[in-house]
Amino acid sequence: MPMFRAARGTRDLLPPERVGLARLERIASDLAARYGYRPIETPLFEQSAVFERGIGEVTDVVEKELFLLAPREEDGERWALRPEPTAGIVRAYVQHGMQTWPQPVKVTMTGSMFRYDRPQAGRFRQFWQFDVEAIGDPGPAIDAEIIELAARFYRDAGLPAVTILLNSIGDSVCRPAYIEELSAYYRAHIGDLPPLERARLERAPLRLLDSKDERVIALNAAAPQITDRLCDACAAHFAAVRTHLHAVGVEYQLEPKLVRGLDYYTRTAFEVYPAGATGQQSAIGGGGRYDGLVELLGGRPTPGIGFGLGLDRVLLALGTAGIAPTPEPAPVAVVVGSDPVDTITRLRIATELRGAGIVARAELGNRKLGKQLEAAARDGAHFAVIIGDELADGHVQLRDLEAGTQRPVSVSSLARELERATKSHRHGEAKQL
RNA sequence: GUGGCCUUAGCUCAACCGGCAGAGCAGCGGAUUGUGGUUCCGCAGGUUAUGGGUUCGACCCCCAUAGGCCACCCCA
Repeated sequence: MPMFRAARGTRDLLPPERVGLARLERIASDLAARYGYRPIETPLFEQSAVFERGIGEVTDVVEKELFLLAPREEDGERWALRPEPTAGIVRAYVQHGMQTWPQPVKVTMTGSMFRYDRPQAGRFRQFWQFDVEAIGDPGPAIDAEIIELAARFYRDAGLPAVTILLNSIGDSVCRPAYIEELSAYYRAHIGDLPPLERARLERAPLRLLDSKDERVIALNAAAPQITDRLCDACAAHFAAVRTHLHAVGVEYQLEPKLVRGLDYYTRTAFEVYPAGATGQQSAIGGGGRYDGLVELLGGRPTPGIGFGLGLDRVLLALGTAGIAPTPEPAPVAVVVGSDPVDTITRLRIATELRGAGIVARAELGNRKLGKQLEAAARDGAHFAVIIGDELADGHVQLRDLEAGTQRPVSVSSLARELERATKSHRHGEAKQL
């Protein structure tokens, strides 16, 4: 057993996996830029009150999943690693007076989030999320734009089919009355509720809607639905979101039982699942409107909407869908030399090639030539530069590792020759496809 | 946080009823020292997750701990 190992719920992303994540990060940042979202970065941790106030004291995320940091001083501030990006970004919006910026403020952030759950496949204590937030626009067009952005991300990432679940969960005008009506409904059938669900009824009645208990599912068939109880303003907003979504060709599925785990959501709420499976820890994205959050964190009343997606889970979904990650670009040249000690020449030539923009990996060990070529071939290199006796009159061998042919090339023209060879090599590949 | 299943080499897995821990892959080296992915040979890699217990004897049975996984909870 190793003396140390990565902490529970965390893991090392080794090169193949990290490369996949980097690819998703690139897709995400390209996408966000095209929609006019600019990068922002908030600290990995905040005063825990930011999350407690923002996300809600009685949510699972705050109650049992907050990754708390022990204060060093007796009366020190209480900190927590961020479990989601929105609260921190809204805190920054308020702190820096972004309400004086042109509205809406559209920002994007990609990075690690932390939740102190019990780990499982696809559920980690540290995970990677891509997030966009548009603060200062009441919608509904921006709601549709963000959902369309979300849909496009999965397409760009190569995930063929995803299911977007959409709902409106009302606002402070209509939701309290709905919750009251829903609670009353459950109380009227309290005899049919298992003890666990009875306890939840008092604390988070909305949660009963997505219960997996069969008796509750049966009850839910006749339960009042939020979408039938929206106030006029919320109903009009919801209808308009859907009209806009239709206009930009985004397909979605209405899910009146969709409730989100964070208190700050209002009106538009949505979640994304890989085609087929829903439930468990398979959600690969989610978001919604949070019109009260800015005020809650000390700012002026300001509407906002955001979307976050789990890059880990997208990677996982790509894997289970059997979609191969794009291969790493092959190095075009590996410098090998028969002289076991002439690392100076190898380094010099490799440096020169890299300066010319060529991917060059130098063999700096003293393995014999055969081993070096073997390693280069296995590495997927297309060409090898062989340094040998010809160096005396300024030449090296340029070997095509796939064709198995080689010819002497002067060191001074090596970069040029390689560039030309690489180009024709790519043409050859294109023809093969 | 609750319940259950699992843990043997870097990876995937063997090892009869409790009786000497093995293979494939990956890694490294060699096959008469300037030419490669195949092939052949070899080397290295283990306190059987960790700590206790039972036993003449434990990879195997029992307990605890850690980690992983599944379900719940909940989300990304």
